[in-house]
Amino acid sequence: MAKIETPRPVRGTQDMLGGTAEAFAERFAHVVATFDRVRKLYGFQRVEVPVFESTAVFARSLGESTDVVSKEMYTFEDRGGDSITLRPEFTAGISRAYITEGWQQYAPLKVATHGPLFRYERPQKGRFRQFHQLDAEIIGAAEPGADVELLVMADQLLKELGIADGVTLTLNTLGDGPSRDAWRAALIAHFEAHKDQLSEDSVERLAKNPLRILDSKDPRDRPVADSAPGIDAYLTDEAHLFFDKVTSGLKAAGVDYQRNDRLVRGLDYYRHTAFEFVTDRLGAQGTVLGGGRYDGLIENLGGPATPAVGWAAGIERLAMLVDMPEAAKIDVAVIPMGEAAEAVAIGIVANLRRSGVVTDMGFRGNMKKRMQRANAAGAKWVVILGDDELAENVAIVRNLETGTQAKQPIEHISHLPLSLLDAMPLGRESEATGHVADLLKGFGGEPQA
RNA sequence: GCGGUCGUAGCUCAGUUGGUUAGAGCGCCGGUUUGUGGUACCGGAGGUCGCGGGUUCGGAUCCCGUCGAUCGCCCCA
Repeated sequence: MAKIETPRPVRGTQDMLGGTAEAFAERFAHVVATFDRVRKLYGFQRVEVPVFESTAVFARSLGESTDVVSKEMYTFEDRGGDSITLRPEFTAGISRAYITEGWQQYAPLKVATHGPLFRYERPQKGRFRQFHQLDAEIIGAAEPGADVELLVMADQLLKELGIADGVTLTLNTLGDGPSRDAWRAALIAHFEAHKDQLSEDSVERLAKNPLRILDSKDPRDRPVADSAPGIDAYLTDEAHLFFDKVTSGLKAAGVDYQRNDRLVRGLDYYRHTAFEFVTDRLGAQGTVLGGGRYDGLIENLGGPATPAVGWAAGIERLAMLVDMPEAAKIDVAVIPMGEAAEAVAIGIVANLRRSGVVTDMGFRGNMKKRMQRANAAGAKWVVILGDDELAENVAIVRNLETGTQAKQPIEHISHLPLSLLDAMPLGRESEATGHVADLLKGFGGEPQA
């Protein structure tokens, strides 16, 4: 018979197993849990939006010429002939929902979400085809206070994850529409004048996305990029005032930042505040969290003119930076010897779990094997019962840390803390049982919380 | 789409200028201990050397192709 070939995982996807030495799954979950806690502190509502949308949602909002739209989207025709795209980012879908679901009635709306996103890219360190982001948006607030609140929340998130030390907030403004247009024209003039000194890539950028030359990594571009005009001279009074309020808000909140007037955003819809939290610990992928204001986007999608600001953070990238969380341990392993004991053990295990004790029982193995597994799982106690114990209606409660053990009535297990049961003196069952019975009265016979 | 590096046991890797039967650690199974873990000792199972072709008396090793992984470019979280 021909050997069955196992389908390989799709490039750029990953499988994460919890409870292992690497335990990326745990770190991933830790990032998500921390985000969920922090966003509640700031009053951001959880929002769910579809993983796929009509292609137009992304094509219109991101800009047809951006790389994401032109070559990185997972787009397919469904059975009804509609063009569908797996979401490459959150903002477009949330904006669409804001319009189509009538969420305008809740404006200003503070929402947060997280989940998988898809981009057809070459995978590398911190970059995947299915990747995951945290996302926070404030829709319907034109005030710089919204920008500040999002930035302060991002800062707190990174601090609570314990990675703020290696990560810095870099901040810029892209100005309002008129500022941005004037700056853009000045940049094009500058780069046109020095076109012969630019790298091939940047010559191409000049035609497609001239702002991008500013943060080019190519050393040949740096002199021209560094001497290019900053936006400050082109800011309108309004745009200037807006940025001042953002920076002074950050100072008031005690959030450190670095002004980087070479920082631009890749997607077309950004205005005013643009920011990235960057690190040098992730190879070529320095940005761990990025975002900005996108006042024109919802209008571009056919909605009312609506100011909005938001950010997204790569969960994998954050997870790679956080320290390994403490491995989850079990409280007690139950070890039955023989079929009669196993039947009773199933009941003990169920009772222990119902009373909130983390309990496990192996599916097979002799006692030695089961003891080894209990130990490897980090169990603090082991409950052993076989035919001898069954005959006496007791089980052995052994403390793996101290190596002491005592027989205890089965009905006491899960109704008294194991820490009390294992403290009973050895070899004096009757006395111990009496003592336990007294304790049981004190507990009113209630299961352990 | 382009470039660098790497594919050997379940995992992490060693394998000399090409030369007998491809090794180690961890993990797994069993034993020392017929019902007691962590430490230790003993034994065992497990490999189309990614795949295909070529050079050679002989290829894990050299060459070509291919697939995959990884890092970087582009772009982006």
